[in-house]
Amino acid sequence: MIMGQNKTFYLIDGSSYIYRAFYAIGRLTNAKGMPTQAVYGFNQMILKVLRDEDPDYVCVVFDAPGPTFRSEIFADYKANRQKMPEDLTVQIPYIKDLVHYHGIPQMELEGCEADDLIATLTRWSRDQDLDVVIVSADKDLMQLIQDPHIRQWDPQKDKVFREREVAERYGVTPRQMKDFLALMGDSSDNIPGVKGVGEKTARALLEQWDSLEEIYSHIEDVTPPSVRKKLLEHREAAYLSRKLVGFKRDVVIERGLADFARQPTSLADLARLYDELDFKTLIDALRQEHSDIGPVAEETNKAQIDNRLVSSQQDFDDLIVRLKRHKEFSIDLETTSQDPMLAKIVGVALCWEDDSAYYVPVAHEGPNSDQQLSRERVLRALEPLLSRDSFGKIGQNAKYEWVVFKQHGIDFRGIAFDTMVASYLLDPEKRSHRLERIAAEHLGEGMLTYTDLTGKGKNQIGFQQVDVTQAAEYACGDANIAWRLMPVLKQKLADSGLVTLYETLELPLIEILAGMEHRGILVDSNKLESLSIELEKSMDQQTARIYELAGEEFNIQSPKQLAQILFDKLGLRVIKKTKTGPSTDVNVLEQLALEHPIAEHVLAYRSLAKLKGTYADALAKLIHPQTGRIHTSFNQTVTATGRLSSSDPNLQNIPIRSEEGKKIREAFIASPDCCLLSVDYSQIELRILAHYSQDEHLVQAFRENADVHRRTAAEMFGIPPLEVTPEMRRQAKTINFGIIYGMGPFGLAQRLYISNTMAKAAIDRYFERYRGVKQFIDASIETARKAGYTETLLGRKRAVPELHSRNRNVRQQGERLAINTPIQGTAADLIKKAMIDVEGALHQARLNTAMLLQVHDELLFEVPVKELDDARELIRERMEQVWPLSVPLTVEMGWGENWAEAHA
DNA sequence: ATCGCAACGTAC
DNA sequence: GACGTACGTTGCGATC
Repeated sequence: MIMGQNKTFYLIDGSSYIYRAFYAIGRLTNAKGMPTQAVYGFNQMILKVLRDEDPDYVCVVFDAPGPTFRSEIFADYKANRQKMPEDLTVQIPYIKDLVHYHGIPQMELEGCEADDLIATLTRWSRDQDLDVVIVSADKDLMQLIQDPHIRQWDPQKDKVFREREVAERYGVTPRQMKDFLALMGDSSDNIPGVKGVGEKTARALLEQWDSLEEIYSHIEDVTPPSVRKKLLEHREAAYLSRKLVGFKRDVVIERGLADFARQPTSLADLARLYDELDFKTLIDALRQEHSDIGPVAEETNKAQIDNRLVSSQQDFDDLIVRLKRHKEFSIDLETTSQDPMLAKIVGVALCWEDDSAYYVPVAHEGPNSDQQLSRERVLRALEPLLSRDSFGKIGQNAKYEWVVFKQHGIDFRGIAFDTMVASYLLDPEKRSHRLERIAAEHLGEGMLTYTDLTGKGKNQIGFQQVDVTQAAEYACGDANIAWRLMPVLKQKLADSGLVTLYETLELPLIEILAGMEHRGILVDSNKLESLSIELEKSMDQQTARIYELAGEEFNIQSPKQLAQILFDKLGLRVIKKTKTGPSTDVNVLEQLALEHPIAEHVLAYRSLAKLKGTYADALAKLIHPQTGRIHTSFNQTVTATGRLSSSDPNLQNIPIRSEEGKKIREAFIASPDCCLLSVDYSQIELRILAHYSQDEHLVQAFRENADVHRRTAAEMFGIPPLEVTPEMRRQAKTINFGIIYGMGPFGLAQRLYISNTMAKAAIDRYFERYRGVKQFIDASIETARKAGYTETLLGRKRAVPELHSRNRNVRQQGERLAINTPIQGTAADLIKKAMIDVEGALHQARLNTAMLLQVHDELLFEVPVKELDDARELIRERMEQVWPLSVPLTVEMGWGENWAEAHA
């Protein structure tokens, strides 16, 4: 195969596809009655090229209007071609826009047809050693396929023509194609050809003689005589025809290769065009692929607002006076770091009206930074407004501002609206809730982005280096957008019935999370360090043994190299495959361990490496230099179900199950005179399932505070609970969790190492004993299917479009989401409310107990030892009474010097 | 050097 | 293809 070594240039025959699309598809119009089928068909072709081929270089080529050399040498060229129908003409500008929005260069040149440009560009590309794909269904172009680096492809029929395929289809070589066409003529272009000679005769002639010249120089040998006669009669027409079907190849290409590189798709523009033409399925598809396309905006232009730079004391005093007259304003801080614990304030943007915003630079160092007020002075003047609830603050991710202000000694109170959180509640599955995206979706406006100002990669500069004037424009834009988004988002929250959830749960939670992040958790860095050294030693031992067993050294951490050793060199069985090769995951290695000792050493190595790399070493790096504590980030706008997530570092996945892993937990310690108190909800998801399903057995089990897994085992095996063995209980536990996740027979079989048949029987048996659960599952799916979304106890919503998919797998995925989301999401709702209630009660009781972490069903507190009893009582009360369910909610508590002890 | 993806593994 | 929700590390190939 010769193709594929070089970069490839895709030359798309635009003109021919315009016609094909127009005539191939029946009449299609948008709501306003404008014909759209050519645009639609053209778009399908483009999508196919982009998706299937992902071209390096690409150009769509169109005929230029007006005469060409062909009409000069033959007045009747295309004379019988009708003028382009009006219905098609109106679609042309849309097609050209479409091509542009797809990021594809386009070209047309006066006096040239598309074919001439394609011929020229083909030669031009070959001169630069590019492979060429001519995207066309036109046989005229096949004369260009004269070397193995050129092929023609029709994306609609997905047919590729190389030399061989041309010969197969037409019985002539590409080189002969021109003569072939000249003999045949073409009535659609009014190319005369040799009258009376059609495809068959032409092929027969060219099979015998190589070219037109050859034919005529052997004209006396041509048989039958009738053909000879026709050839002689129309000799001139034949040669003229050949000129007409040939191409101009000397068009001057005034571009460089870079001009033909594919550009990024302009998603917003494309969506707008689809919208205008009512290509609804295309918009949906676009959304599926790029979740950050909002509804289509009328205009994506930036709003013009009056940005006012506040650099004098007088202007600033004036600003404060005016600000005080308003009871709500939006605020956006510009700082030196994305990490609020390290960030220093560089400037403050404020906005309280639609058409203007203010920027107060306080610590710029770059261009135009000669006139600015001091940070200290500005913050002290703003403090009374910032710390008072009566001034409502609007922000995008106000938690960030809270922590930054706290680091600057200011209590930031009265968060009245957070655009990021609002956007999240409206659609929790959006990939991004950045302000740019929210603005595009809900205001239809574009914005300056952070990286527009600071750049990225190694050339990135700190915000303090940004030109003050530019910074003002950017920061004012942010503050203004947040301000103007508030009423829009408020309305949408109201329309979706999300106001209570927003105001009573998510908004109050912001300050609590901010407090937890700012407080951090104390970590024993010495402990982490000695653990790391210990782990390293153990890893070295395993490494040596693994190399010995493998007979060579390799990178154990590379699944690819490991697979090569295990399966190629040692010849072990391939048990499971990944997309890229044989799998080497835990399940596989555990099975292989029965056959070869290397597997258990790899397993040991893996778990040691995980502990060292992901925990011991990584956590040590994130200890804050001043506080000696780890300040995770609790993300409120990430998960599809309403849970929080934690990052930098993720403190929600600290090991607990293995003995080795627990050592990591031992490094999380209490402050002096305090202990860590861990409080976790017992079986909260199963209790929620009991509450929702009202299943007789499940409800009863929880009301009697029984061991629910034991009960399930007893029900399943039809024996008294006391006779349940640990193995039976384990299996029942797996089923209980499986139900919550919507697990099928296959999944259960995998987990329990039993047959599919057995698993199926087990599930059937479960549903037989737990009728209410079965009904709940069916009803959940049905409700979600009808409503289009599923909902939690406190009214959190998640769309489940999968339930309407024609694809069975996707639909089943939707069914699992419809089961799991209300359960997982309700648990998330409840613990969030518990956090708010507990925080309020601790404050009320004047206790100094501080909430440090949330791990989905667990809250971790730092408690002064002398208030431990009070705190325990208060916390238990608030958590267990968080919401009245039809089964009791109970918590389990533990405390100690470190997190491992607290959990015991 | 930087980015993005795959594979893997930790938690609830 | 088959069990829900996350985040982070390493390797590795592509890209700049």
